[in-house]
Amino acid sequence: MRKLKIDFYQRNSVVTIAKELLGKILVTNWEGIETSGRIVEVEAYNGVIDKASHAAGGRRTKRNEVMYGEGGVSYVYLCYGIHHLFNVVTNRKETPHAVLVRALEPIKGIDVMLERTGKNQFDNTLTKGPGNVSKALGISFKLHTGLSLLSKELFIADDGFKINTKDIIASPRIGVDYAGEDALLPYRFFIKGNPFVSYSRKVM
DNA sequence: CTGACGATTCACT
DNA sequence: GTGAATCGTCAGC
Repeated sequence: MRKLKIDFYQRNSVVTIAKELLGKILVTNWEGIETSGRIVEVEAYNGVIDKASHAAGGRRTKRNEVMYGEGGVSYVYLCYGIHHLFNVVTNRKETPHAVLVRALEPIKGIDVMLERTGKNQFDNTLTKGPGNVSKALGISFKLHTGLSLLSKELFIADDGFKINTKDIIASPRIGVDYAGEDALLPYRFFIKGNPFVSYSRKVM
């Protein structure tokens, strides 16, 4: 199992990076407690030209500032006052690309995840959906946004797991209807048939 | 300073 | 299928 290097994150195509993140392992290790899961669903946010992105049209605020920095750090955002959404910032300085991790297949520390999410038993809702992913891994927007993905507390690793290209499905993103025509872009990628992939609630 | 709202989830009809 | 929860951020006054 090897940790992804900075070069992986700083390439130009956020869509390519998003696809390649499928099958990789996201690891958090806060205070000696390790939890990890295989990434099975992601969404790409293509910078200033993408109306669904927080950086649409070059919008730059205190909140999304980290997206304008170097790739390879996390961007965690609080949504609806309740949910922490975990993103990976990609590309180089001044290019606000990001990949939202929507779902994981739990690997390590499942008992800890159950405790964090307040669930009694393990099922496929544990890490299904971006809010649940952050909750299960103990990611908080206050503490962890801007944290490097090369640190020992938070990183993404490759264990050699390979996905057949035909098992990667592209579809429009979820919950971004406000983005007009950009809401239809096929920037959501997931692994076909994986039970942890969140289903599409909103019909196109 | 104030008001409106969101890259969602969950419980309930 | 519908609607509430809940609070930091942002735009506007």
